[in-house]
Amino acid sequence: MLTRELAGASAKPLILSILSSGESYGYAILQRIEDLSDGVLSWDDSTLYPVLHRLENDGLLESSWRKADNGRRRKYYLITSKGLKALEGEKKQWLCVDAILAELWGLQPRLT
Amino acid sequence: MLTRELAGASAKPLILSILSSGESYGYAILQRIEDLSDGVLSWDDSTLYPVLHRLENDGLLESSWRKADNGRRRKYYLITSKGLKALEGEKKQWLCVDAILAELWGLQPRLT
DNA sequence: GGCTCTACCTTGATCCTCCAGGTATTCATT
DNA sequence: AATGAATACCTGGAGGATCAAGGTAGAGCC
Repeated sequence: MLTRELAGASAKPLILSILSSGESYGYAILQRIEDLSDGVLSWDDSTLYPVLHRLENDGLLESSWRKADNGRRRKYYLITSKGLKALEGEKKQWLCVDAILAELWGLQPRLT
Repeated sequence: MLTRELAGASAKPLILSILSSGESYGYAILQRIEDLSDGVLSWDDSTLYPVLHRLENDGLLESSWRKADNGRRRKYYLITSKGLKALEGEKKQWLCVDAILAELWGLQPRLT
């Protein structure tokens, strides 16, 4: 598992990134993250939900309860334009820090 | 400036990385980080010192007061073998998260 | 003396993660 | 029809973290 700090830093960009390619809901986001990381990142759901609530409260996401084909109630989250802008900011910051660490570690810089 | 979360996540790997190439002291570490990031990351010293204390407390660093040529007292920090191991772990975790974000963002994977 | 730079530290407010609980529905198995 | 697993959401409280705002102190310059 990740350290508490890295989990905190990656939560927002990860969630916003996932939602930037289409709406989704809590449980599916958890699984998506688990898949993407081959099981390395496995968040507790009690970690995810408060983050979703906070992002919605900050106007970066919008939610709506809907009923899925399987009959279950789900709370779907959609990224807002404010959320897209925030994602750009998060991305910029991440790449900035990443570039510094990469230099310290002697890794090649990313080609953009 | 960085978000609180990203600052937190990058603090440990940044400090350990800087100290892995030789001992240093608080004030110089602050300047090194400022230099490396071209001023983008500018930590408050009240952020750095508690981190140094924590890392020392965890056995990742060792410190010693010494007098510099300019006559000032400085607290020099040296990374321990436990600290070097911790750095490896931090690095691994960072690269893992970075790889996931890079994929989501359509960036090229790092060549290692 | 007064100012700036160097150099370190602590306290308190505030925020965040995460463990440990809880609720509820669907579906498959016994 | 009862049990269990998977799906799907939520909250409270403990513990940890940053960070602003304060403090101490010596060196060098005018």
